[in-house]
Amino acid sequence: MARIVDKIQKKKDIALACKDLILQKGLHNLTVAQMAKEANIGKGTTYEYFRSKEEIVFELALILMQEHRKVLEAAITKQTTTRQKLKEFSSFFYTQQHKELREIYKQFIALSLLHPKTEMLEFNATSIQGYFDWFKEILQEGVNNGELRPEILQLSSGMFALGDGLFIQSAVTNTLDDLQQKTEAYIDTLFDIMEIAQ
Amino acid sequence: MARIVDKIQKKKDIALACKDLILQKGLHNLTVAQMAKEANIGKGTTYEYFRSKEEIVFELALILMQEHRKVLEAAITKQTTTRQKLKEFSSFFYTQQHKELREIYKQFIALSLLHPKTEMLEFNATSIQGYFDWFKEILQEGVNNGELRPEILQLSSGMFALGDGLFIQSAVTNTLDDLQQKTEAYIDTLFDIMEIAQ
Amino acid sequence: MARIVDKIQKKKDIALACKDLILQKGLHNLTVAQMAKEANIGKGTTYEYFRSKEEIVFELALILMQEHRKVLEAAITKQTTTRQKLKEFSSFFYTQQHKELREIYKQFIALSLLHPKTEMLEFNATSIQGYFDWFKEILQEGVNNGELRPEILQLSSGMFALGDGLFIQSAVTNTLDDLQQKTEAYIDTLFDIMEIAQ
Amino acid sequence: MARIVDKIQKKKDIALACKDLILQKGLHNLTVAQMAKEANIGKGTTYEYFRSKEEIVFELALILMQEHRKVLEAAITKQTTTRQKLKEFSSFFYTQQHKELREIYKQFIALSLLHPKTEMLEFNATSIQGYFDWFKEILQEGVNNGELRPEILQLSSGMFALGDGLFIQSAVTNTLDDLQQKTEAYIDTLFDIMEIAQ
DNA sequence: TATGAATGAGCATTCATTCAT
DNA sequence: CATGAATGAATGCTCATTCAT
Repeated sequence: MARIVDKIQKKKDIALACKDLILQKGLHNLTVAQMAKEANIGKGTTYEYFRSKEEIVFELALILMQEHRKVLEAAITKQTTTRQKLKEFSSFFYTQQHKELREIYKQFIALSLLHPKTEMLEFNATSIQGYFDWFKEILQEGVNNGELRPEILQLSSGMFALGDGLFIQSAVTNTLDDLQQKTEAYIDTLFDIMEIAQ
Repeated sequence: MARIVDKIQKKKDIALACKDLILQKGLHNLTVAQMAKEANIGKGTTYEYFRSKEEIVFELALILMQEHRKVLEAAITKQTTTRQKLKEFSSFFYTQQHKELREIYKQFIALSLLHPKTEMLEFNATSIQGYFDWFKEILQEGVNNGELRPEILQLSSGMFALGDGLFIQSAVTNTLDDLQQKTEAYIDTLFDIMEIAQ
Repeated sequence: MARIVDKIQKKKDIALACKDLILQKGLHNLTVAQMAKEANIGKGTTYEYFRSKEEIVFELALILMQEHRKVLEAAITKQTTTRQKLKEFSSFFYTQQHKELREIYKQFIALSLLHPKTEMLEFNATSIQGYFDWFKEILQEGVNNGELRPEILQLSSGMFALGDGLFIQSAVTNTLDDLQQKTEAYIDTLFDIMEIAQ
Repeated sequence: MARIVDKIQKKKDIALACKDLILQKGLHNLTVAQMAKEANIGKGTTYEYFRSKEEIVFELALILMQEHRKVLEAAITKQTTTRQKLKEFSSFFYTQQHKELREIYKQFIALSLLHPKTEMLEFNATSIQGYFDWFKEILQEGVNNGELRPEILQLSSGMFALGDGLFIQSAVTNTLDDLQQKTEAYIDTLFDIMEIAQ
């Protein structure tokens, strides 16, 4: 048992050791040799823990997502209105705090579009679904509270996708400037319409 | 004197000749040799018309976009309501008809995320901006007509991004099924709210 | 006849038009396209006048050598002592004035060592022999004058080669500094010994 | 643990394995693939031991120079007079025995003239300086012995360069025939003059 | 005579992965 | 468990030369 735990832990350690490198240079600009060196292990050892170079990013993404989830949960709990909760939720796409995970996310999207392998697509599907379920929960709560008109639930897919859309558009055009402004303006406008006067 | 060649036309011809290959295998899985062969020209000739391998896809994208634009313009003109116009506009993301351009678009996004080169980012920015301006025009008309509440203009960025967002999400999770349904549902819901009763 | 003369002249013109380009970048860093452009002719036209890219340098070398010969002859004639004449002769290897021809010479040596083609080797042999004959003549005169001990004639090959030797050594080690000083010191020392007191 | 390999020795082995190929065809006519095959290693392995294709020739030159140095030292020691020592020294330029190193030397000169890269120029400078220091030592000894007039030291640069000069001249004109005769005649003539009667 | 469109051989280097130790 | 030596597939681009016009 101990050995297995060790192995799991070491896998995490290796992925985490490569974090900065991956974030800075991007997986495709990295060699296994560099990553192994960064993690203070031999090149061959990498393959004792990961089946491929890409799997290291998977592991790292998993770790960062778990972290992000915790942080996000705490932050959202603190918010009282649904409007604020959604803004907090969307902050993933622009705050400095989530820059790292965002960078990984970009790499995931790119790799998934370029080499659509089942493994990765499933990973994405699960991750996105997880976030989406959460997103819907927040909206549902808002409706249940009497805070929002129920029609908003029909917009949930769209609202959820919007973050990705703005994010990708800004990434592929190198104009990340007003992402926050745009996102929040959208939420505000929509909520101004959809909120039920109390 | 030397042979006279319509360089501009030949450039198009070459790009078009490579279309199927690019759509099937993706630029990054293609060699210049393969493309040259497909276009029945020598490898070196490629570089008489394109400065780099990537430029071939640029040309192709340009051609397909111009085509798409024409088709879309015609289709949109036929629609009488803004709601229908926007649905037509969004059809890019799911109809069989635009599959080819969509495939190119995916490749552009992936490459831009992976190797953000100025050249490509600028190309993206111009293309996206062009479509966005058009999108806003349609909305503006709807407002001018007295068809829509003016607040909808504040949602334009978000609405425009939404298509991309849903598209990317479905692409990276391999679930393109209900893209049309989701998109149209969103538009319908929003318009039900934003339309001014006549 | 006129046509032939024209052709000869145009050949010279082309070579001369490429002079600066060849001297600056070296033949191997130049494309035929660049040279043709520089000479304001079509790429194909180059091959109406020269059988190969390398032949352009031949032509240029020939022109510059003829020029150099004239200049050198005039300069040597002005000198009264053999010692001074030889110094003048050697000046080819270091004065600013002959830099251009020297640059060509270097390229000739390199190409000859790398691709020893009969054509080029013969060209070299003729050129070098021409200069050597002249060199010996100068020495012979000095002996005939009673200025020098006749044994010096036995050193002629060596003395003549010395210039090349120092030149090459400095070129391949990037230390051209004291070439003049070294060369003149050698001549002075030797002449101090070999001159007959008058 | 991984295989243990004497990297230094293997580097030598690879360079030596390529010796004949390099001497026959010249570095610039060789592909890395050919050399790797000749050395019975994979193409990639080459780059485990050498940073570039050129570095292989550097290594080879170093090995041959060390060998040459030993042989030359032994041969020179056997000679009693400075005249004989210098003839032995000069034998590099014409004896069959040193043909291989001479071939490498030619390639070095050509490449240095054509693509003067710091790395190579420095290598040349060090090598040539090493031989020149040795050359001067021999002359100095001759002077110290009372064998030679001290003025000869002032001719050292020139005498040393002369070998190169004759060598290059013969190489670029394809007339290596009387190199030995010319060189020895020069030495004899000069020594007849510069030797102090005992 | 003049042109320039067309050509395709040629090549160093990188790097993920394997496997002998 | 750990290693790192060995591997070889994979590829965009240049450019001298030809030849149809």
